[in-house]
Amino acid sequence: MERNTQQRQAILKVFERSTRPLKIQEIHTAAKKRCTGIGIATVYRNLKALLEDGRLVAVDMPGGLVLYELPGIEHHHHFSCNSCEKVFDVEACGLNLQSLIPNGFKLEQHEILLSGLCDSCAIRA
Amino acid sequence: MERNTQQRQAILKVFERSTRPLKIQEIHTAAKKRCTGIGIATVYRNLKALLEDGRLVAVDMPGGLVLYELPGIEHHHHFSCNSCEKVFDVEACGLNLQSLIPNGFKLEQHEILLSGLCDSCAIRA
DNA sequence: TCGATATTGATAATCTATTATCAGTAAGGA
DNA sequence: TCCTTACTGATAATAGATTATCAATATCGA
Repeated sequence: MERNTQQRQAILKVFERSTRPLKIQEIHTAAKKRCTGIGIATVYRNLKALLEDGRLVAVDMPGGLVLYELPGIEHHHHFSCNSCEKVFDVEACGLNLQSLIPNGFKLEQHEILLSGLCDSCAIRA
Repeated sequence: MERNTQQRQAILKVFERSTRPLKIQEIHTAAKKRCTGIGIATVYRNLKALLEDGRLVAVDMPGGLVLYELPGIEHHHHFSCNSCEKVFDVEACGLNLQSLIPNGFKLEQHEILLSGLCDSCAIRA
């Protein structure tokens, strides 16, 4: 039987308050503010369980970085800041990508990875 | 002074004959056909040197997979087959991606990752 | 052809991210 | 409140990819 622990509550709260996908370390750091002493292993364990339950989704970035965010957000893509390294959600594309691929290929999914400077970093540049 | 070894020649030939970006293991396997006994360390060493020389470019895929291809190909994107796992080059986009990002953000690069079934796998499905 | 040395093959070492272990703790039904 | 046991924190273990080591080899200028 699943228990509603302080640690799990803290982790879920982090996502509820976030407007962008987060990496493990960010989740751990933010969760510690609500639940001092929470261990990294607990973060890993809960993320895995929440993923399996479909209560979180993973975003695989180039380089092997894995980010997590709440599901249910409609189709969207990601923007990675080259300066602060944060990743942001950007709105859906309304693009005809099928036209790009060769004949005979079957398009099933697509992911658009934008990068550059986020608003905070662009101001400082 | 750089030497033109059989191993380096074999590795470069592999790329000249390939129409898609390759991963380390594929490069190693293909190079062995031209240079029996070539070691994986030699493949890593040469790829690193060729990258630094700008004679190859790296393609970072989600999940941490790194692929290599010859540079100079004009702006293009990638299609990953969900069945055979191979990655293919696809033609450039002529898309207005700037319109997707929030105000204040500065777009510098973009990568479009398509996935589905390649022609070979689509036929079998 | 000879010799200096860049390069190689085999594999040990390293690195980093994730998972397993295990004794102690705390959630929540009875 | 008590008791069962899911969960936790600390950290050891693991796994997979890349790099370092080092004696042996092969390149290529002289």
